[in-house]
Amino acid sequence: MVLRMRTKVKALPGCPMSRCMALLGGCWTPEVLWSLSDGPRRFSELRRDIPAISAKVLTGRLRDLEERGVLARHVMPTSPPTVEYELTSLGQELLPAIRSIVEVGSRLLLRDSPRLMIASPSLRG
Amino acid sequence: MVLRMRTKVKALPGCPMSRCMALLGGCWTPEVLWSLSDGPRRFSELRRDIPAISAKVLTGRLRDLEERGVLARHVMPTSPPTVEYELTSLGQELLPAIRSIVEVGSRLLLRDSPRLMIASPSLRG
DNA sequence: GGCTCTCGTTACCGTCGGAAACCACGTATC
DNA sequence: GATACGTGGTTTCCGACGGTAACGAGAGCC
Repeated sequence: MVLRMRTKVKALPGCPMSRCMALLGGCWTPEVLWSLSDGPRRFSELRRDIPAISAKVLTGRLRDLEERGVLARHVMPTSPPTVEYELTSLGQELLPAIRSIVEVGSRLLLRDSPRLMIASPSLRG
Repeated sequence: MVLRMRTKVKALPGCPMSRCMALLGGCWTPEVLWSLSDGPRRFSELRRDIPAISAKVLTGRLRDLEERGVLARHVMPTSPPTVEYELTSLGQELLPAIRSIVEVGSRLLLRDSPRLMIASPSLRG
Protein backbone atom coordinates (compact mmCIF):
# COMPACT_ATOMS: atom_id res chain seq x y z
CA MET A 1 0.00 0.00 0.00
CA VAL A 2 0.94 3.56 0.24
CA LEU A 3 2.45 6.46 2.09
CA ARG A 4 0.52 9.65 1.81
CA MET A 5 1.76 13.20 1.93
CA ARG A 6 1.07 15.31 4.98
CA THR A 7 0.67 18.80 3.67
CA LYS A 8 -0.45 20.78 6.66
CA VAL A 9 1.17 19.12 9.61
CA LYS A 10 4.82 19.90 10.27
CA ALA A 11 7.16 17.26 11.64
CA LEU A 12 8.37 17.54 15.21
CA PRO A 13 11.79 19.17 14.99
CA GLY A 14 13.78 16.51 16.84
CA CYS A 15 11.94 13.29 16.01
CA PRO A 16 14.04 10.78 14.04
CA MET A 17 10.96 9.03 12.68
CA SER A 18 9.53 12.31 11.39
CA ARG A 19 12.88 13.32 9.91
CA CYS A 20 13.05 10.13 7.88
CA MET A 21 9.36 10.05 6.94
CA ALA A 22 9.67 13.61 5.63
CA LEU A 23 11.80 12.06 2.87
CA LEU A 24 10.19 8.62 2.58
CA GLY A 25 6.65 10.03 2.69
CA GLY A 26 4.32 10.13 -0.27
CA CYS A 27 2.56 7.51 -2.33
CA TRP A 28 4.95 5.08 -4.09
CA THR A 29 8.07 6.78 -2.72
CA PRO A 30 9.58 3.59 -1.24
CA GLU A 31 9.00 1.74 -4.51
CA VAL A 32 10.68 4.51 -6.51
CA LEU A 33 13.71 4.59 -4.23
CA TRP A 34 13.95 0.80 -4.34
CA SER A 35 13.90 0.89 -8.12
CA LEU A 36 16.64 3.55 -8.14
CA SER A 37 18.82 1.71 -5.64
CA ASP A 38 20.51 -0.30 -8.41
CA GLY A 39 21.60 2.80 -10.30
CA PRO A 40 20.17 5.58 -12.47
CA ARG A 41 16.94 4.86 -14.28
CA ARG A 42 14.84 6.63 -16.89
CA PHE A 43 11.22 7.70 -16.60
CA SER A 44 9.87 4.90 -18.78
CA GLU A 45 12.01 2.35 -16.97
CA LEU A 46 10.55 3.41 -13.65
CA ARG A 47 7.07 3.03 -15.11
CA ARG A 48 7.90 -0.50 -16.18
CA ASP A 49 9.45 -1.33 -12.79
CA ILE A 50 6.33 -0.11 -11.01
CA PRO A 51 3.49 -0.92 -13.44
CA ALA A 52 0.75 0.20 -11.08
CA ILE A 53 1.97 3.79 -10.75
CA SER A 54 0.41 6.40 -13.05
CA ALA A 55 2.52 8.84 -15.03
CA LYS A 56 1.01 11.76 -13.16
CA VAL A 57 1.93 10.46 -9.74
CA LEU A 58 5.37 9.31 -10.85
CA THR A 59 6.06 12.79 -12.22
CA GLY A 60 4.87 14.33 -8.97
CA ARG A 61 6.91 11.99 -6.82
CA LEU A 62 10.08 12.53 -8.85
CA ARG A 63 9.63 16.32 -8.60
CA ASP A 64 9.05 16.08 -4.84
CA LEU A 65 12.09 13.90 -4.31
CA GLU A 66 14.24 16.17 -6.46
CA GLU A 67 13.10 19.18 -4.45
CA ARG A 68 13.93 17.42 -1.20
CA GLY A 69 17.40 16.57 -2.50
CA VAL A 70 16.84 12.82 -2.54
CA LEU A 71 17.45 12.36 -6.25
CA ALA A 72 18.89 14.28 -9.20
CA ARG A 73 17.35 14.72 -12.64
CA HIS A 74 19.60 14.62 -15.70
CA VAL A 75 18.30 15.53 -19.15
CA MET A 76 20.43 14.03 -21.92
CA PRO A 77 20.61 15.98 -25.23
CA THR A 78 19.59 12.98 -27.33
CA SER A 79 16.68 12.71 -29.70
CA PRO A 80 14.16 12.14 -28.38
CA PRO A 81 15.59 13.57 -25.16
CA THR A 82 16.05 11.02 -22.43
CA VAL A 83 15.82 11.84 -18.74
CA GLU A 84 17.70 9.98 -16.05
CA TYR A 85 16.97 9.97 -12.35
CA GLU A 86 19.69 9.12 -9.87
CA LEU A 87 19.88 8.97 -6.10
CA THR A 88 21.92 11.69 -4.44
CA SER A 89 24.08 10.94 -1.41
CA LEU A 90 21.09 11.87 0.73
CA GLY A 91 19.03 9.35 -1.22
CA GLN A 92 21.67 6.71 -0.65
CA GLU A 93 21.38 7.31 3.08
CA LEU A 94 17.75 6.24 2.92
CA LEU A 95 18.56 2.86 1.39
CA PRO A 96 19.10 0.99 4.68
CA ALA A 97 15.47 1.71 5.58
CA ILE A 98 14.27 0.67 2.12
CA ARG A 99 16.32 -2.53 2.23
CA SER A 100 14.94 -3.32 5.64
CA ILE A 101 11.39 -3.00 4.33
CA VAL A 102 12.21 -5.37 1.47
CA GLU A 103 13.83 -7.84 3.87
CA VAL A 104 10.78 -7.86 6.11
CA GLY A 105 8.59 -8.37 3.05
CA SER A 106 10.72 -11.27 1.87
CA ARG A 107 10.48 -12.92 5.28
CA LEU A 108 6.69 -12.50 5.23
CA LEU A 109 6.45 -14.04 1.76
CA LEU A 110 8.57 -16.95 2.88
CA ARG A 111 6.27 -17.50 5.86
CA ASP A 112 3.17 -17.16 3.64
CA SER A 113 4.15 -19.87 1.19
CA PRO A 114 7.53 -21.48 1.77
CA ARG A 115 6.94 -24.18 -0.86
CA LEU A 116 6.22 -21.55 -3.48
CA MET A 117 9.51 -19.86 -2.75
CA ILE A 118 11.51 -23.08 -2.89
CA ALA A 119 9.79 -24.14 -6.10
CA SER A 120 10.44 -20.83 -7.81
CA PRO A 121 12.78 -21.22 -10.77
CA SER A 122 14.21 -17.74 -10.24
CA LEU A 123 15.64 -18.86 -6.90
CA ARG A 124 17.22 -22.06 -8.21
CA GLY A 125 19.37 -20.63 -10.95
CA MET B 1 5.23 12.78 5.94
CA VAL B 2 2.89 10.07 5.16
CA LEU B 3 2.08 6.76 3.59
CA ARG B 4 -1.22 6.66 1.81
CA MET B 5 -3.56 3.74 1.32
CA ARG B 6 -3.89 2.26 -2.14
CA THR B 7 -7.46 1.08 -2.41
CA LYS B 8 -7.78 0.11 -6.04
CA VAL B 9 -4.39 -1.19 -6.94
CA LYS B 10 -3.51 -4.68 -5.83
CA ALA B 11 0.01 -5.58 -4.85
CA LEU B 12 2.06 -7.77 -7.15
CA PRO B 13 1.75 -11.27 -5.72
CA GLY B 14 5.43 -12.02 -5.29
CA CYS B 15 6.93 -8.60 -4.59
CA PRO B 16 8.56 -8.30 -1.14
CA MET B 17 8.25 -4.51 -1.12
CA SER B 18 4.53 -4.71 -1.90
CA ARG B 19 3.99 -7.41 0.71
CA CYS B 20 5.51 -5.24 3.43
CA MET B 21 3.92 -1.99 2.29
CA ALA B 22 0.52 -3.69 2.39
CA LEU B 23 0.99 -3.69 6.17
CA LEU B 24 3.09 -0.52 6.61
CA GLY B 25 0.93 1.53 4.26
CA GLY B 26 -1.46 4.23 5.36
CA CYS B 27 -1.04 7.63 6.90
CA TRP B 28 0.73 7.58 10.30
CA THR B 29 1.12 3.80 10.30
CA PRO B 30 4.88 3.79 10.92
CA GLU B 31 4.46 6.25 13.78
CA VAL B 32 1.77 4.09 15.40
CA LEU B 33 3.85 0.93 15.13
CA TRP B 34 6.87 2.74 16.54
CA SER B 35 4.83 3.94 19.49
CA LEU B 36 3.57 0.40 20.12
CA SER B 37 7.01 -1.17 19.82
CA ASP B 38 7.72 -0.60 23.53
CA GLY B 39 4.62 -2.50 24.62
CA PRO B 40 0.83 -2.10 24.75
CA ARG B 41 -0.53 1.43 24.75
CA ARG B 42 -3.94 3.00 25.15
CA PHE B 43 -5.80 5.22 22.68
CA SER B 44 -5.10 8.43 24.58
CA GLU B 45 -1.46 7.49 25.06
CA LEU B 46 -1.05 7.04 21.34
CA ARG B 47 -2.62 10.47 20.79
CA ARG B 48 -0.09 11.98 23.18
CA ASP B 49 2.79 10.10 21.54
CA ILE B 50 1.76 11.38 18.11
CA PRO B 51 0.26 14.84 18.84
CA ALA B 52 -0.30 15.69 15.18
CA ILE B 53 -2.60 12.75 14.47
CA SER B 54 -6.35 13.33 14.66
CA ALA B 55 -8.67 11.04 16.59
CA LYS B 56 -10.50 10.12 13.41
CA VAL B 57 -7.42 9.00 11.56
CA LEU B 58 -5.98 7.22 14.59
CA THR B 59 -9.22 5.26 14.96
CA GLY B 60 -9.16 4.36 11.28
CA ARG B 61 -5.53 3.30 11.34
CA LEU B 62 -6.01 1.15 14.43
CA ARG B 63 -9.03 -0.54 12.82
CA ASP B 64 -7.08 -1.14 9.60
CA LEU B 65 -4.11 -2.59 11.44
CA GLU B 66 -6.34 -4.80 13.57
CA GLU B 67 -8.07 -6.10 10.44
CA ARG B 68 -4.72 -6.86 8.83
CA GLY B 69 -3.65 -8.77 11.93
CA VAL B 70 -0.85 -6.35 12.84
CA LEU B 71 -2.21 -5.42 16.25
CA ALA B 72 -4.80 -6.63 18.76
CA ARG B 73 -7.41 -4.53 20.57
CA HIS B 74 -8.21 -5.28 24.20
CA VAL B 75 -11.14 -3.60 25.96
CA MET B 76 -10.77 -3.63 29.74
CA PRO B 77 -14.03 -3.69 31.80
CA THR B 78 -13.09 -0.63 33.86
CA SER B 79 -15.01 2.57 34.21
CA PRO B 80 -14.56 4.45 32.06
CA PRO B 81 -13.55 1.54 29.85
CA THR B 82 -9.93 1.55 28.79
CA VAL B 83 -8.75 0.14 25.49
CA GLU B 84 -5.31 -1.27 24.95
CA TYR B 85 -3.60 -1.87 21.63
CA GLU B 86 -0.80 -4.39 21.33
CA LEU B 87 1.34 -5.65 18.46
CA THR B 88 0.67 -9.21 17.35
CA SER B 89 3.51 -11.50 16.31
CA LEU B 90 2.95 -10.27 12.76
CA GLY B 91 3.28 -6.72 14.02
CA GLN B 92 6.52 -7.62 15.79
CA GLU B 93 7.89 -8.88 12.48
CA LEU B 94 7.50 -5.38 11.04
CA LEU B 95 9.65 -3.78 13.72
CA PRO B 96 13.02 -4.28 11.99
CA ALA B 97 11.78 -2.06 9.16
CA ILE B 98 10.42 0.53 11.61
CA ARG B 99 13.67 0.53 13.60
CA SER B 100 15.63 0.96 10.41
CA ILE B 101 13.57 4.02 9.51
CA VAL B 102 14.22 5.51 12.95
CA GLU B 103 17.94 4.75 12.68
CA VAL B 104 18.18 6.48 9.32
CA GLY B 105 16.29 9.44 10.78
CA SER B 106 18.66 9.65 13.73
CA ARG B 107 21.65 9.62 11.43
CA LEU B 108 20.12 12.42 9.35
CA LEU B 109 19.43 14.51 12.46
CA LEU B 110 23.01 14.00 13.62
CA ARG B 111 24.26 15.16 10.24
CA ASP B 112 21.88 18.16 10.28
CA SER B 113 23.03 19.53 13.62
CA PRO B 114 25.63 17.47 15.48
CA ARG B 115 26.13 20.12 18.17
CA LEU B 116 22.43 20.14 18.92
CA MET B 117 22.46 16.42 19.49
CA ILE B 118 25.50 16.52 21.76
CA ALA B 119 24.05 19.39 23.76
CA SER B 120 20.69 17.73 24.24
CA PRO B 121 20.03 16.93 27.91
CA SER B 122 18.01 13.87 27.01
CA LEU B 123 21.06 12.27 25.51
CA ARG B 124 23.35 13.05 28.44
CA GLY B 125 21.39 11.50 31.25
C1' DG C 1 -24.99 21.45 38.26
C1' DG C 2 -20.73 21.85 35.81
C1' DC C 3 -16.04 20.21 34.52
C1' DT C 4 -13.10 16.42 33.24
C1' DC C 5 -11.66 12.14 31.46
C1' DT C 6 -12.47 7.96 28.64
C1' DC C 7 -12.79 6.43 23.42
C1' DG C 8 -14.42 7.38 19.95
C1' DT C 9 -18.29 9.16 15.83
C1' DT C 10 -20.07 12.45 12.56
C1' DA C 11 -20.22 16.14 9.04
C1' DC C 12 -17.87 19.07 5.99
C1' DC C 13 -14.19 20.34 3.09
C1' DG C 14 -9.65 20.37 0.78
C1' DT C 15 -6.19 17.70 -1.18
C1' DC C 16 -4.28 13.84 -3.09
C1' DG C 17 -4.18 9.69 -6.07
C1' DG C 18 -6.28 6.91 -10.19
C1' DA C 19 -7.77 6.71 -15.09
C1' DA C 20 -7.74 8.22 -19.41
C1' DA C 21 -6.98 11.47 -22.93
C1' DC C 22 -3.84 14.41 -24.93
C1' DC C 23 0.70 16.78 -26.32
C1' DA C 24 5.30 17.92 -29.02
C1' DC C 25 9.10 16.00 -30.81
C1' DG C 26 11.74 12.75 -33.51
C1' DT C 27 12.16 8.15 -35.80
C1' DA C 28 10.55 4.32 -38.46
C1' DT C 29 7.52 2.25 -41.59
C1' DC C 30 4.34 2.01 -45.54
C1' DG D 1 3.38 12.11 -47.67
C1' DA D 2 0.73 9.58 -44.02
C1' DT D 3 0.63 6.56 -40.24
C1' DA D 4 2.37 4.61 -36.28
C1' DC D 5 5.40 4.44 -32.29
C1' DG D 6 8.44 5.79 -28.31
C1' DT D 7 9.98 9.56 -25.59
C1' DG D 8 8.57 12.43 -21.08
C1' DG D 9 5.44 14.24 -19.57
C1' DT D 10 0.51 17.53 -18.82
C1' DT D 11 -4.42 17.99 -18.34
C1' DT D 12 -9.08 16.86 -16.89
C1' DC D 13 -12.33 14.69 -14.08
C1' DC D 14 -13.69 12.05 -10.13
C1' DG D 15 -13.55 9.37 -5.97
C1' DA D 16 -11.17 8.30 -1.79
C1' DC D 17 -8.59 9.74 1.85
C1' DG D 18 -6.92 12.99 5.61
C1' DG D 19 -7.68 17.47 8.55
C1' DT D 20 -10.76 20.10 11.48
C1' DA D 21 -14.20 20.73 14.50
C1' DA D 22 -18.26 19.51 16.94
C1' DC D 23 -20.58 16.19 19.41
C1' DG D 24 -21.57 11.59 22.24
C1' DA D 25 -22.33 8.47 26.59
C1' DG D 26 -20.89 7.04 30.86
C1' DA D 27 -18.45 7.82 35.16
C1' DG D 28 -15.76 10.65 38.80
C1' DC D 29 -14.88 15.01 41.21
C1' DC D 30 -16.06 19.52 43.56
